[in-house]
Amino acid sequence: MPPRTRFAPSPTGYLHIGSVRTALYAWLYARRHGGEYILRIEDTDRERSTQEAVDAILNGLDWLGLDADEGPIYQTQRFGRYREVLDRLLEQDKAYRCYCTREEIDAMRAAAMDKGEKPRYDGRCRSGDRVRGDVEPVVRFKNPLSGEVVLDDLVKGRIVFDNAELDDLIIARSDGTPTYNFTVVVDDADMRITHVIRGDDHVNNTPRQINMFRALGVEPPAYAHLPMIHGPDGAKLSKRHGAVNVLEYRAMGFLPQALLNYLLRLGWSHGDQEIFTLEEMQRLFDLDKVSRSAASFDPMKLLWVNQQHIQAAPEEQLVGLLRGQLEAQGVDPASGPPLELTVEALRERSQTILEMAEQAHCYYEEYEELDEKSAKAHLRPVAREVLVDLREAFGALDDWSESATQQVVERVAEGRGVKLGKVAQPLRVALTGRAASPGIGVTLVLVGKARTLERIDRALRYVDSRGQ
RNA sequence: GCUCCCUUCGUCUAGCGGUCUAGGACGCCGCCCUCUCAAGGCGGAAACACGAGUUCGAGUCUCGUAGGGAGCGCCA
Repeated sequence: MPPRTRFAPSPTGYLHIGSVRTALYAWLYARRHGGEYILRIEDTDRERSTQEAVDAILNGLDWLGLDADEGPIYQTQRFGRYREVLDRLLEQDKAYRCYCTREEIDAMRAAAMDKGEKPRYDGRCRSGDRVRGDVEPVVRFKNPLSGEVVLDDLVKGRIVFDNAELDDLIIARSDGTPTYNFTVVVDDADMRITHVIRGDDHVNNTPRQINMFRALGVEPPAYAHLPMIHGPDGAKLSKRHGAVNVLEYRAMGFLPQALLNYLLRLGWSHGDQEIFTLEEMQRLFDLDKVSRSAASFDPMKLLWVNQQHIQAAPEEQLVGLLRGQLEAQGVDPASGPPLELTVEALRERSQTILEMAEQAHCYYEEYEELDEKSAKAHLRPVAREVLVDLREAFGALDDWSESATQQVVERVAEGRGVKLGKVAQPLRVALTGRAASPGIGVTLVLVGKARTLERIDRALRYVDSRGQ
């Protein structure tokens, strides 16, 4: 039977980087085994769920290419169904109304803590004889009082829970709306989910959910609980550690396949392989290689993975991304060399598309000012005659190709009896405003003849002004 | 406090009783290449949390200790 997995975020904020890994694993597992992956929006908390959050989640998943076979399914659309199941449970005496007030519950918890026990509901309404009219009751699930629940987790192995440790959890609020632990069971059952892949902050909920499946007469799915992702300092991953919102990674110029690759490797391995194509991820992923311990998010390695993918990405993808990034920065991509050229020149020296765009600026518009350190080091009075030679030779050059321009630079160096670096570096600073760029021939092509001449003049003015 | 989980270089990890003087990757350091920056190549420093036990033999199995994490909501 092909597996059916699901990703079930609650729309109370942006799409978190940790959630994305969960989604990725669920998606990959379905793809790997020829199954289906379903997206379900868990919006039963109407106080906190927002449309903006739903959009952010949808946009994020769309950007990453984690396409769902079914959904998005909204839980708020299924209230009728939950009501139906709830009534059935009530009729079958597998759930009951609880008339305890919040004050009573609080006192109960405090007392349990005092006795050194786990704070839990003591089941005082379980027998159904505390009915009263002045309190809108909640509905609680009748958890078995004894015995144990065995969870054979696909990543953590066997975990045994004692039913005596579990209390009767609320499955419907006093306003009648269902709660998470109930809707998740009804949905996973109705949607015939075979593998629940989720964060391991849910392990402690699992035994109660399994009990509910049994109460419903449905075989529980298999579970795979993924360890958490921590920040570089080992603490819970938060904004302090950089972006946790996936959409920010798009803005920062990360490739979706790179982010996926990094997240995939954070907690899963395939021998020594670090870089995976989308195709390889789908072919190679499986739950048995998922690590059991929490991992720390390392932004430096993400950068490296992104760079690897930039080097491997199809040119069209990079051109599209660079165009978008330049436009976002107010630079007109049409006012310089073809983007293909720029991409090929910069892809090996860019860790992000944002970085690539910053390096590309000077090929599309005048650079603001010379980098001070670079100018001081290379635009010295001794460079003057070299720049003059270059100005003259370039002015007479018609074949503005990489090889032809490169030859001009070499000839000037020979003519003056200096090393290539003594010519290329001042020229590079003149052309780009800084001391680092692609090879000098490529840089000349990117800048173009007209701008080259202008910028050499500009550099000469700088040298002169400096000499005084 | 109670329940559950986790523990190999700083970080991600390989390791599924002998092949481990513990391998790879990021980062770091050095060298090479070189017109700069990258990329690439070569080399280096860097780890089995601790203690018992099982076994001829333990990073690998068991138990304890320590440390870390999660959960204990009319949140999901």
